[in-house]
Amino acid sequence: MPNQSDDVAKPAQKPTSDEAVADAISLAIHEHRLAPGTKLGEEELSDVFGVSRTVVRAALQSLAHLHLVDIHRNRGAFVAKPSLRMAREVFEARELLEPRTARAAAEKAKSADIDVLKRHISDEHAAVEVGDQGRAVRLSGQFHIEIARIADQLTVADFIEGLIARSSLIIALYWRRESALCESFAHHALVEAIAEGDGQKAEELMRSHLVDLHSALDLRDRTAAPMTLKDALIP
Amino acid sequence: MPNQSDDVAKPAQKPTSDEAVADAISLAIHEHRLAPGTKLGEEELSDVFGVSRTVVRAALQSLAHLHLVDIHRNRGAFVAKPSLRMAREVFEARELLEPRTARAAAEKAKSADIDVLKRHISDEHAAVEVGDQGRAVRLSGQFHIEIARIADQLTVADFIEGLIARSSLIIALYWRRESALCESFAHHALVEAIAEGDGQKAEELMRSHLVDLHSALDLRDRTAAPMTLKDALIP
DNA sequence: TTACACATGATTGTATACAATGCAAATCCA
DNA sequence: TGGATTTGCATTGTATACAATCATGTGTAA
Repeated sequence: MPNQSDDVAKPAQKPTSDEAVADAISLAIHEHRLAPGTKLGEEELSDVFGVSRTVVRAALQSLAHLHLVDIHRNRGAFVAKPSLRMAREVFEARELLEPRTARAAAEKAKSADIDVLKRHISDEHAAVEVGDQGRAVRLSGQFHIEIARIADQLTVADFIEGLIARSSLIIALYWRRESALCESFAHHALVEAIAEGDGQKAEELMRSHLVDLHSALDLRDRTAAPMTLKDALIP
Repeated sequence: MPNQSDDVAKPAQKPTSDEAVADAISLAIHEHRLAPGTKLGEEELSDVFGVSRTVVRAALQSLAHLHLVDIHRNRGAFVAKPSLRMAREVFEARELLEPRTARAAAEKAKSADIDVLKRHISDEHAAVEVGDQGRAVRLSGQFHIEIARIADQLTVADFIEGLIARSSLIIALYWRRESALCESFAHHALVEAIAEGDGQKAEELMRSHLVDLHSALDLRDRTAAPMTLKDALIP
């Protein structure tokens, strides 16, 4: 099996070295092997990847544009640590953009697209079975990206891709384990609606799916109460 | 008057040199001094700005992320030339995002914000009077960015900022001179609605304003007809 | 004359060296 | 001992040198 799809289909085009580095770091962030706040030293990375600091810097700047890393002038790059506010905003933006995208996808999807989506779901399910949660989160995100791609609106798809990248970080920070509802079901229903070409239904399903996701995060504001050490430490 | 506003208020923070270069190029693009398709040679730019190619490259990559320049591997950077399709998509995205943003702005605006908006309008009007069309277009864009800032949703505001940057390019390419309706009026009405805190009205006004803008562009598909030189040249 | 191949020049991609900045530990003074 | 200051080190910011790649123009052969 020469071209089997372990991951999503490669766009066929050898990535430049800085893109390769950026992808590797991005993947590590998505799979939660790099925790938010981790320092990303240039020298260290250039040793790891066997390239010069020049290309590492390019990769880091690229990731900074996606809000996956924060670069502080003269202090270096760190894995981004989205604030509660940012977390909320990201999901609000997704709730604004993705339902309409799902509708468009339902109206434009070809049968080949449906197949791709179904394969995503089974991959996702497999990852959950194995217990590889990082991979599951990443595949779940790529499912959403795939829908945006099917909708065939590059501009909005770009936005969504960025939002999903950040969502992965947010999930790493704010996910509450109690509500471990397997979201494969929601994805499955979505694919059904898209396969039927039912735009209305796809839009609704996507909206409720995102609301579920949003509410599965612990985005309550915890910073207000403990203003002082005394308040925080003496009950 | 020490702190008079020729431009928008500076965010107070010395920009790094690559940001300075990026801003200068961006400004030139926004004011249509650099036409779409123009080659941006690294050596040439490093001479112009008196910096090394290193910082020029960083600036160009930054602009590429905003879709203001296209970078072709081993061939260099060029001022982006948005396709008809991209042009349509950008305005569709704006019509999706900005009306809701205008509503949020109306609900959150403080009196200081209103003042800023009004000053934007008068600056814009002044530029039109002088006949500095490039500056007028840029200020018009910054008016929209200011509204997004007032709405206080950084994530969406970022998207809008990028969309407006591209809009300027699109206007340079596809504006049809006949429909030179001065859009200051639309902006003025918007500020009124925002000042009154009338979110509903602001949303509607923004929507119709964007539709007007969109329809003032010549986004008809002209590529279909003249497939051959003969068809194009012999009437 | 046209088409193709090759050589040459110009431009970008990458690596490395040096300068500037920030952080932290050590020092000095009260 | 406490605090401010200085000094040293580690890291980032910038410049430059070299390698790789692409575009252009020339020459030769069909």
